[in-house]
Amino acid sequence: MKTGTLDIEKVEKVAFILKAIGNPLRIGIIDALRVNHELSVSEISSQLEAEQSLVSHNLLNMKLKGILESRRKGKNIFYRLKLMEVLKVIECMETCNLDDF
Amino acid sequence: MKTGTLDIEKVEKVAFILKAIGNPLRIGIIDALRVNHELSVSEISSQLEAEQSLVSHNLLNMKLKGILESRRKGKNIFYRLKLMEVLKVIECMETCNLDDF
DNA sequence: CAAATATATGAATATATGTTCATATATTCA
DNA sequence: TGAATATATGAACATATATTCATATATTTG
Repeated sequence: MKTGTLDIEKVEKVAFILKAIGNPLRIGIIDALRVNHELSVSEISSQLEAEQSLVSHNLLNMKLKGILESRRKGKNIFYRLKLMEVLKVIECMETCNLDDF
Repeated sequence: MKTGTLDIEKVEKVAFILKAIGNPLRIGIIDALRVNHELSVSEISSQLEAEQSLVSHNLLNMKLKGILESRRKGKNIFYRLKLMEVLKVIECMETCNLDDF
């Protein structure tokens, strides 16, 4: 596959990232981490009103893909953004008017 | 599900859009349409070196989702961007340095 | 050490997605 | 009208994804 301005590698990376975050729960997680910088799994679970296990799966998924990182602090594991570029995407979308979409 | 700054509806929309474009071929298509404004199916097929049918499926897919629109001109059908917001995302990602990702 | 708490793990499953192929449809033009 | 060209369609299939559930692991604290 060829492209317009972006080289293949970049297209692949961009697609990989957008696909990785293109899910309501994961957008919600990123949005939460955008505001709070660092949150534990249970904090995210309760904030987003989502199952612990589901949140954990998604956090690990994004960590595996290099989008998040984590550290343990006692019984908790705190996650935070690693790939700050996703912030730009979220903020970019946040400013969009998607009312008639 | 609750969120940080974004309301649920917006989170859903953003996720929907990112998921809809989060694919190498589709990013390639959008990138091509970003540069060329309007392209026929066969032009896209040859530019991206992808199967006609595959391209068609993806174009219709994005059209169905409100991201692209099309018009017929003779034997050709020309597609162009409809949801300009996706441009922002692509351009945003384009400026990112993803070398060490 | 045992109980409590927080998180991870993995199986199971339903559903979605990407892709190919063969074929249908629409349009032009000789 | 019939051949050529452009695009759409739909079946079939493999693979990926989202979600739930039960359970394992790690850590703290009594």
